[in-house]
Amino acid sequence: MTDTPAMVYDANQYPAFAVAVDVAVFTMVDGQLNLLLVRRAGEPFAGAWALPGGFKLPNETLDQAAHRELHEETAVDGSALLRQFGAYGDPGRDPRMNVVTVAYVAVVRDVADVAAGSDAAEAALHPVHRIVNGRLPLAFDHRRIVQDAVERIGHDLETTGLATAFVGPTFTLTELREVFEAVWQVRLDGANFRRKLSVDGWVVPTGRRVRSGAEGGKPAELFKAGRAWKSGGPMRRPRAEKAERR
Amino acid sequence: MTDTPAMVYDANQYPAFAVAVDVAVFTMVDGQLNLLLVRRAGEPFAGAWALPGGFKLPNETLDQAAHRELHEETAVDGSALLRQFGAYGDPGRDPRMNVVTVAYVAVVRDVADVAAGSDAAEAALHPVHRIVNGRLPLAFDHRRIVQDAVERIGHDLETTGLATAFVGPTFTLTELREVFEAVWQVRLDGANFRRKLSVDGWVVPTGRRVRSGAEGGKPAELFKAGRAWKSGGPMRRPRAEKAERR
DNA sequence: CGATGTTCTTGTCACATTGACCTTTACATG
DNA sequence: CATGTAAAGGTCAATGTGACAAGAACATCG
Repeated sequence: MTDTPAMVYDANQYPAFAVAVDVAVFTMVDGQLNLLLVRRAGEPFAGAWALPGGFKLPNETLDQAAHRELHEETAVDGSALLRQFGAYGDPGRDPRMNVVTVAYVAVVRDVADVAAGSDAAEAALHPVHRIVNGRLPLAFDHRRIVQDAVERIGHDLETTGLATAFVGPTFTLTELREVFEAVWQVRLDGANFRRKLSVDGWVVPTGRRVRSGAEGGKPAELFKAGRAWKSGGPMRRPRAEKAERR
Repeated sequence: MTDTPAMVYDANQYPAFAVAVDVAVFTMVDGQLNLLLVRRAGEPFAGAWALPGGFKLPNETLDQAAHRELHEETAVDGSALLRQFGAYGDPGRDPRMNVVTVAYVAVVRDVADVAAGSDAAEAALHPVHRIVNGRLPLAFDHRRIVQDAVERIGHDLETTGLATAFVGPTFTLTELREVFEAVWQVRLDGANFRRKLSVDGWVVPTGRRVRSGAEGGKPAELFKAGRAWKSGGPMRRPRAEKAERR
């Protein structure tokens, strides 16, 4: 059942699959991790929420397919940081045919970017925890894909500068800290977080301050990302701690 | 170009691909990181070295396909730790047809396991550095896949108990340290390595000692892996250091 | 306006971790 | 028995970490 010389040139001997790409787009909505979903127009799973995605074309790379599908269905800018994190090909995962899908993760900073879709019937943000715990059912095996995607961004927070993709070009330290807290499901000491970030060029102050919120408090300083994010993240994930909900 | 309701049930509308799995099997050969390769029997790239792998069947999962192909071509035990790390689908990467391959990484402890192949014409271990620097050319885009695989195991050394897969059920601390040094291309202080591993249940002494080698020296203590490896690795990769060859 | 609450910001201190280095132990070889 | 080698154990300064206290700068309410 594996390749032998005799059958090498006969493409029909190999089982045919459709290859798709799916993209998990994350963003922060007031301290909570949210995911961009589209409502499926046709069968199967018509009307169900699903990850934006579609089929790969023969003359494009997987990365290009992910960018294209993301733009077509959600109008998210193609320059978004897209990273591949897994392939899914269980038999029967698509009732129509054999489909192997390659999953990507993306992080966007602004909700306005993702509002308008073009191809999909509807696109909206949903809190990730509702998907993970099954409250919001997804089409196909997309719930498992989302679980893996969350683990992936949690990991990239440690090893890449992914955290800065969640916040805008200028941000407060609390804003940035909430990214780590939301994704890792931990509480971080604000003072220690500041101390660590204020050395080695993680953040550089802009001099400006944000106006204080409706709840009062000292206005937070505005920073922009330094060069240190190019080669990893500032924080190690606290592994020993038990996941605590907020 | 994306799925619309009208074409949902017509499978022929979607471009057909062959889906393959390739496995990068690593092992340590006297302090050096080695990779298991098979020599291709048929065209294209007949006679060239390549990663063991083959085409996925419709009724098996990707993981099952990886296990099956690995066993068929190299007789490596199916219980080997197989982890998916990437999908490759650039147009033209296979001259015959559109092939998307899902790549796996595996780590085995003993060279004896990988010696005999059944399906492939020939299987042999090769030093990884010869592949990475291009001295040993590989078929298809397998060199790039190997590069990604090396990065992956280097990463898993930090976050998983992968290091214990390189060594046997019982090992010396030097043996284990050489795994980190070979994969990360760094030098680690033996004394500090021992200090870190000897707490928190990373290694538990067996009481036995290995006979000293031909070069003399104090006989090393034999350890077995503790429970701590279940949730990560003991060492952080020294990122600041420049990669130094040995 | 002043009291109160909230958030951001700075500071302190004990403790753990780290990297570098040195010394001792236990073998092999000539 | 002298010498070489590798493992094992110990020391010390520097750095990083977690926990916590205190001050600064706002908002709102009475």
